[in-house]
Amino acid sequence: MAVEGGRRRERRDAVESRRKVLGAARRLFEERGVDAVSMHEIGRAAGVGQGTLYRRFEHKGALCSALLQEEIEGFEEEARRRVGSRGSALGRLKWFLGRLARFNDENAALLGAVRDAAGGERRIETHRNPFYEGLRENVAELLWEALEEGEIPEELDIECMTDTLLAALGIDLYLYQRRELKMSRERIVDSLRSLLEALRVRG
Amino acid sequence: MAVEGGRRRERRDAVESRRKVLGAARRLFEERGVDAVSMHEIGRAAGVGQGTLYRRFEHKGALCSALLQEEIEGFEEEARRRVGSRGSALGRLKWFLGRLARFNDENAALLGAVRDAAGGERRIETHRNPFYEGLRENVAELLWEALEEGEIPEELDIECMTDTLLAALGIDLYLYQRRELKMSRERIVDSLRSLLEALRVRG
DNA sequence: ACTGGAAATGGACATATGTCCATTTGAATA
DNA sequence: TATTCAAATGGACATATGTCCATTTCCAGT
Repeated sequence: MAVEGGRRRERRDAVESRRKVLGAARRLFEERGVDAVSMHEIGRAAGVGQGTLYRRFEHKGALCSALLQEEIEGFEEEARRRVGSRGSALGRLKWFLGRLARFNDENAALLGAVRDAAGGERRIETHRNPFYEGLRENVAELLWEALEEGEIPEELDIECMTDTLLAALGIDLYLYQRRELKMSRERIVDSLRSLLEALRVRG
Repeated sequence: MAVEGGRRRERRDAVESRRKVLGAARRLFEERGVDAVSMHEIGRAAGVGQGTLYRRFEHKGALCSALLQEEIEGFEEEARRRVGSRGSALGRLKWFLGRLARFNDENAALLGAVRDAAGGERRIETHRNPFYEGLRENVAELLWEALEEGEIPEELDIECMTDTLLAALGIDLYLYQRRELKMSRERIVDSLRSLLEALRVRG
């Protein structure tokens, strides 16, 4: 039988349920905002039972992640091209941070919902998921490159610094700065860029 | 009548309910962990109704904040003394970050619960609360001092950098680094200290 | 001491998430 | 085509949070 990744492919009815749920969720979220729509309501609108809904998507965060998937793939594709290009590693990192900030702005509602769903037992999922791990890999690689090329000092702890940079653009802080402190995206990104610039080892 | 802060003091029965709830919560949290205890259960153990419970504490996060209050006051008192002392501002900031990391370790369970409760409409409360605002004030003041004394470069955006440093010690990332990545507190703190050191303007 | 009325109270209720399980369905194999 | 059984399904159920409101209690002013 046709398989994928070593395990049986989804059955046709499962695929169909998934499609119906994603469609209903997209429409309801659009109409009334992510927070105002309940899982039961999504199930009802999609014409599937709760069992089906939760079998396809473990929880609301997982459903929102699935809705983000297309955007994420676009982001990752673009990042792969730019991050892998030539030129100063520090320069590429600066670009990456700007692009990530834009991603935040463009997907604030879903990112916020994904975050909200990651509490209690699921707290770890904020960081242990393919998207965060991808971000981490990109940033860490650029920092290592910058270090090898002598752009930044040897003493820095690259792994920790990677998480620090990403935390500075975490959706919670980002939305607080944007909406509560009324900071512009430019300002937030520039602050990180000047931080990196201030680290630069001068010949 | 005796007032405080311009509004009527809490009635005796209200004070008593608050005391009973906090006592019951402390005991239950101790016995079975914060996540495993429900609000209704706390009300029952405290011998008060749901109306009373929720009138005293808007939600579980607020209850946990109240339980943290004593620890927070100790932290803030110590911080006031050390932050206001003489010596290099950068040095005092390094101390502050280490102390905050210790605070995280010592209060991980309650801090985590406070965070979990801040979702959806309450997302903003993660940053708009007296504790975070206090941290922010301390770090920003130290950074401004460091800048005025020429320890760090003029180009840095102090307000943004304050949030970045605090995000690096936010409870989510902190617990991920400690528990998932198995980093020691020392390593996490040192990474931030060397970041600050790398910014230092050399004579 | 008495009293007016704001604050406090308890528990039913409304709403949300997420689980369970008896039944049905689909696709790989005979 | 017939058989088989893991996967999928729906909706009742269990459990959680948080609101509502009729009733009671406290206390400041008289």
